[in-house]
Parts: sequence; structure tokens; C-alpha cells
Amino acid sequence: MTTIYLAEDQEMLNTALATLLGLEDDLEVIGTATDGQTALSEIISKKPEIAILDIEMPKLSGLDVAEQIKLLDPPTKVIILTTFARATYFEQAVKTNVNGYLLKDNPTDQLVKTIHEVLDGQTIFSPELVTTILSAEKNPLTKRELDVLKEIKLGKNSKEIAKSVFLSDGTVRNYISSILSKTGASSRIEALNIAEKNKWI
Amino acid sequence: MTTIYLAEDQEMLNTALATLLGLEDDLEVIGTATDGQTALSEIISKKPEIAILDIEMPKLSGLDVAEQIKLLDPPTKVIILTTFARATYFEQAVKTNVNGYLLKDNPTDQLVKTIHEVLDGQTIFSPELVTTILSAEKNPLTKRELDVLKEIKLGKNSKEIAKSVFLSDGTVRNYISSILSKTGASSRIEALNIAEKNKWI
DNA sequence: GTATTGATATGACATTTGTCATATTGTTAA
DNA sequence: TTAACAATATGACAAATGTCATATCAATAC
Repeated sequence: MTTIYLAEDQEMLNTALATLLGLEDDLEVIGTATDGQTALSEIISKKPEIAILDIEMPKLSGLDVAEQIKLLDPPTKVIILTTFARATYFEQAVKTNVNGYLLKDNPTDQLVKTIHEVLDGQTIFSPELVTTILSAEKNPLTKRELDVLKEIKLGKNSKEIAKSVFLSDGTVRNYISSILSKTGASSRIEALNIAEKNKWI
Repeated sequence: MTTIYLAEDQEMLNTALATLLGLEDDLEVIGTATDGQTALSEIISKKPEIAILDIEMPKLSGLDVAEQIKLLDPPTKVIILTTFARATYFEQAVKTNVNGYLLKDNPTDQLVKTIHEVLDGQTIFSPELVTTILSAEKNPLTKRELDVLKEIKLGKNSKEIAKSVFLSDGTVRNYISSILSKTGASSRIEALNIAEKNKWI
């Protein structure tokens, strides 16, 4: 019997998957959570063989939970289960050495299959995910430009951004100018839209 | 045996729910779709007793599907199943006379229960939904202000907005000024953030 | 039957935003 | 080891943004 822990913040999917996986005759769901903090502490104490983690959860993201698990090194194998084919998520997951990364855009069969493959020692990434990542526009922005863009997203003006990131007002405006020319946008909002569409932030 | 049609664009939830509902001994899932258009035509031809519809789906939203169903008047009862406690969605659903409105923030039991209650002739709305709607900030913006705000969201500048909504540049700027003062924001982006948080757009 | 509000407009003004030229320093790839 | 690039800065300028006062007209609420 393979023990499974499931962390997914959307109740409907959480309960549906818990029931379905429980129906498989070699799998046993030994716990579920709807937030990352609960998930992490329960995974540490219960040491399931497999942890299935959503990324966007309250308190602690699935990626943070995965990182902690891998640091503390319990025997648990991690499968990330998410809606998002976001490059940064994917990269972080790879860095954390997760055992699988599956998109919710797959039927439940695929999840069951992935669980078995991961148990088998394989590392599994959704093929659509890889395609999406490869076909996405490469992010042309530097780290500092991204910092500034994230501040823009909060609705701050140049002076406020300057304070937050410890730069002069003029430098911030230069960065924004550079962001606009690199993205081809002609205003902050347009730049935000482009960056979000391409999943740079 | 009650016949059910399920429209949900996220494969994982779609397949999970289809399997789970199929396990109930009085329910039979006679079809599923991952987009609104397919759902509508199949519901019309198959005439299920219950249609469970997600709102945000490709091609046609669940609310549009519900409206069409109610206009054509097949015997099908409609349950909206969505993540979003958005006031506009809710209002539209009420106007369309759907038979149930359930949030995905509920366990699957609740969905099964709702199906039975709806079959029983009741009209069911998620209690959390009603709470959320009632506690949400009331939208202080006028129709035209909302039109302008939607244009802002696209990243347009005042002149472009003026062209799109057939107003003078100055009027657009007045509207924006009014939006800012009503929302307490001090820039377009901040106003957008506030409006989105409160689900006004 | 008057007061309020929404939709629309203008002009004037201060502030913010975005552009450009130019400069220094440190890191990195060829 | 030089060229390119990232990070940072300044000053000057044009354009866009936001504010305010003021006005008209229609609809609506009291």
C-alpha cells in the first residue's frame, strides 16, 4: 500500500481527488490539507511515500513546502500539481528536485499514472508544460527591471518605487523606460499586461 | 436514474467529478465537455435532467450556456459550479434563473447534496457566496466610469480610450479623476487593483 | 417641481511619466 | 583583455496624467 498526502486548496478538487485516489487498490490517502503550512507539518510527521502539492495555496506555496521537505530529507517523493505552466514555477521546481510536475489540464488517469511512475523512480514532467515553457517569449528583463516591474504592479509611482528598491527617482524612471522599450509597450500598464501574459512576473 | 451533463474546462476536475458522480447509484453522467459551445449543443441534443456548468470556459461561458438553455426551455436544470464569488456573475445567474450556484470551495459531498436538492425542486445558492456578495464593497462607479476603467485595463492612454468610447480626451480624464477620487486610488494602476480586488470588473 | 446625479464638455494648471544624452563602476563572455 | 552589459546616477525636455472650476442637458428621486 502506497501512502499519499494531498495538499490542494480548492475543496472540490481536494475531496474529489482524495476519494478517487483512495479507490485505487494500491494507494491510500493518509491525509489532506488546504494550506501549505498544515501540509508541511503533517508530511513531516506522517512521512507519506508521495506528497501531491498544489502551488498556489494560503500561507505557504507548494514549492516552498517541497523545498522544506527536500531539505529535511524525509523519504517523501513530491509531485507538483498545478494549473500554471509558469516558467519561474517550473524552474524553481526543477531546482528543488521535485519528482513530478503535472498540470491540472490532465485527466485523473494521468495523475494515477504519474504516481506509479514516480514510485518507480522516474522523474516526470507534463509534456505540455515543457512545450509551453519552450515556446514562451524569453524574458528580456534584468533582475532589477523585474523588481521595479513588480513594484509597478502594486500601483506605486516612481518616487515610491525608488524608496522601496533604494534607488533614485531618475534611475527608476530609466528602468521603466528600458522596460518599455524592451517589451515594446508604451505605458506601465501595457508593460504589466505583456509581462503577465508571458508569465515573467 | 438521473442524467447529468458536466461542463468544466479543467480536465483534472472534469474527469474527477465525472467519475465520482458516476459512482452515486442514482446518478448517471451522460456527457462531459471542456468548452461552452460543445456543452450547449450536447445539452440541447441529450436533454440531461441536470447540467453542471463552470463559468469560465473557452468559447462560451457557463452563464451564456445557461441563458441559452433557459431560452430554449429544455427540461434541464442548471447548476453553476465556479471558483468565483463575483457579484456580476452572481447577479447574471440569478437573472437567468439557474437552479443552483455552488462554489468550488465546497467538498464534493456538497455538490451531490445540491444535485439532489435541485432535483427536489429547490433553488440553491452557496451560503458563503451570499455572504461574500453582501460583504463586498458596493461598487461606487457609474457605468461609463466602468467602461473607461475596462479600457484602462487594456493599457490604453487617455486619447485611445477617448476614441474607443467616443468621448473627448478631457472627459476621459475627468472620469479617471472621478474614479480615482471615488476609489481613493492615486493612479490608474492602483484603481485597477482596487476594482479587481472588489470584483467590480 | 426642485434638487441631485450622470453624462458630457472646456480650459488652465501642477505633477508625473517617459525619453535621451551622458557618465561611472563592476562583472562577464569572447 | 577588451567589449558588452548590468547597475546606478544626473539633467533637460516633451508628453501624458490628474485636478479643479465651470457649464449644459436629461433623467430621476423626493
